[in-house]
Amino acid sequence: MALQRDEVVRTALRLLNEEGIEGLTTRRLARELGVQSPALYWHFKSKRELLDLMAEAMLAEALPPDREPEPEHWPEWIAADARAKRNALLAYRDGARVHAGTLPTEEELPAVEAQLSALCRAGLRPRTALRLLLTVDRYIMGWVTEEQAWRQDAADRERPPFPDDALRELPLLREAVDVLRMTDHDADFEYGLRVMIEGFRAEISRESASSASSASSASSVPSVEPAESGGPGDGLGWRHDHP
Amino acid sequence: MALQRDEVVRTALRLLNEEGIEGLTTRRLARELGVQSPALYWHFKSKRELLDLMAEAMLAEALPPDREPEPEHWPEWIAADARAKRNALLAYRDGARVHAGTLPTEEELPAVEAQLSALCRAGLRPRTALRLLLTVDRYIMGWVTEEQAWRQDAADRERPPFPDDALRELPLLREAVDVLRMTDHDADFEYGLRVMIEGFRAEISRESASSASSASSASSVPSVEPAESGGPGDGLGWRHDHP
DNA sequence: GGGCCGTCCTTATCACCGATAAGGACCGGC
DNA sequence: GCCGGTCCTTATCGGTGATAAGGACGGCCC
Repeated sequence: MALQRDEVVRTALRLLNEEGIEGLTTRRLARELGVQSPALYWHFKSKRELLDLMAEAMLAEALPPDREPEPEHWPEWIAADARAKRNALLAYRDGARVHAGTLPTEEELPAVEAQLSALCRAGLRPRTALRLLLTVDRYIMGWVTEEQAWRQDAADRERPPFPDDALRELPLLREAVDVLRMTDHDADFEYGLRVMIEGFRAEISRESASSASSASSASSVPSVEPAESGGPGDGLGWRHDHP
Repeated sequence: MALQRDEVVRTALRLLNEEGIEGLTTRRLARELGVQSPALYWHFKSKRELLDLMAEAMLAEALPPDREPEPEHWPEWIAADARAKRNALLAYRDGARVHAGTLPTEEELPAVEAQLSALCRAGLRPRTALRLLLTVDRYIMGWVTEEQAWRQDAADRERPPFPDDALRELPLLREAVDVLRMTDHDADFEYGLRVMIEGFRAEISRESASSASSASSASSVPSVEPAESGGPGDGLGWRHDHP
């Protein structure tokens, strides 16, 4: 029986977990499949394409199937999806790096549309809804990327990331690093997620409130251009850009 | 005159901007310096070490020098630092990927300590303060990583990321993608940043309000089980961690 | 039956990568 | 005048993603 694309992807994912992304080479993968490495190029036009399919498979197996997101419960499903995505990425070694830079598949687009639609029915403009999704998604990506990087080199190097004597004069940081060392990352991730969603909740009520009165300046902060070179002492410098 | 570590790092950063991280090879860099590639290994024990120094230099040249963060203005300097870091990473092609996985230098630690200290004086427990910094930082990393990845393959492939006919039935997404295509990413980044900080503002007032009545039980956030398979309809699943 | 075409894989090879070994040139100090 | 450290060269290693060219095998059509 000939090799199946699907089988290759599954084997690649297993190999990813065993060897990490550095060990996932075309030769190694081919060996695992009992085949010579150029055979892979009959099934995939490049390694990048294989990685894309791996990323897609990673998310597909952990993300819940299509359900209709209910506008009134958006904080719940935003949070649930965020956890599911983080878990999906964590389920494979270097999962975040494999997924990074991937474009959403066409099959994933309707789900995004449904989410946008629900958020709009909850009172956001489409652009704001997209920003919400983007913000949460990039938080997840950044989080898991660092989490996995940290986990990795905590595994292969035995030396602690910071020698104790470097922290002698820095008590808060010492406590913080202790947290980093032994905290359960789940709780830390949850914390940031919760805070973000609470921020959005406030934002939504403000946006839907202001949409009635329409006069733009809901800004509680003076409008300043984003700091070009980050001059210290700038004001917060953002404006609320709804019309 | 012999090669200087500093000169190598500067040249590497220039080369990074011209060629991207894929084109930054030891041979190419050596050629740029008028030298044979093994000469670099006299100055750096590995390419990883060079990348670490590049990451450090990237941030050093754009981050404001040490200033004392004032507790009462934490939203301002958190936002300013976030913008500065994003700008620093954006200033070099693939800057986020170069920086990813880097541990903070010992010289950077006192600045972090000062930030933690200010946040604590603003009413947070050390662990919460660290979580705030982590949340913002990982948002930045995720954001810039995606931003640069998107920018990159928008450059080398001419085909639009989503063909128009794929979006025919998805009006909100179409509008959203239009946003992605032509929005100024600054404003989108700012939006998420602002929402996060507003969330933290609420969190701080809640935490400091509760700290009066609480006997500092260091009550860590009750570890919420992340949704295993993301069962739809789960509650948010978090509780506010003040008693 | 014989030729042909598409499928799926092999062998051989390319250009390049990070890294190491071994040694040569230069220079100041003893 | 030689020695040791500094900084670099040449040669080479084992590995990478990728391509070219062709062989084996099956089904299909004349």
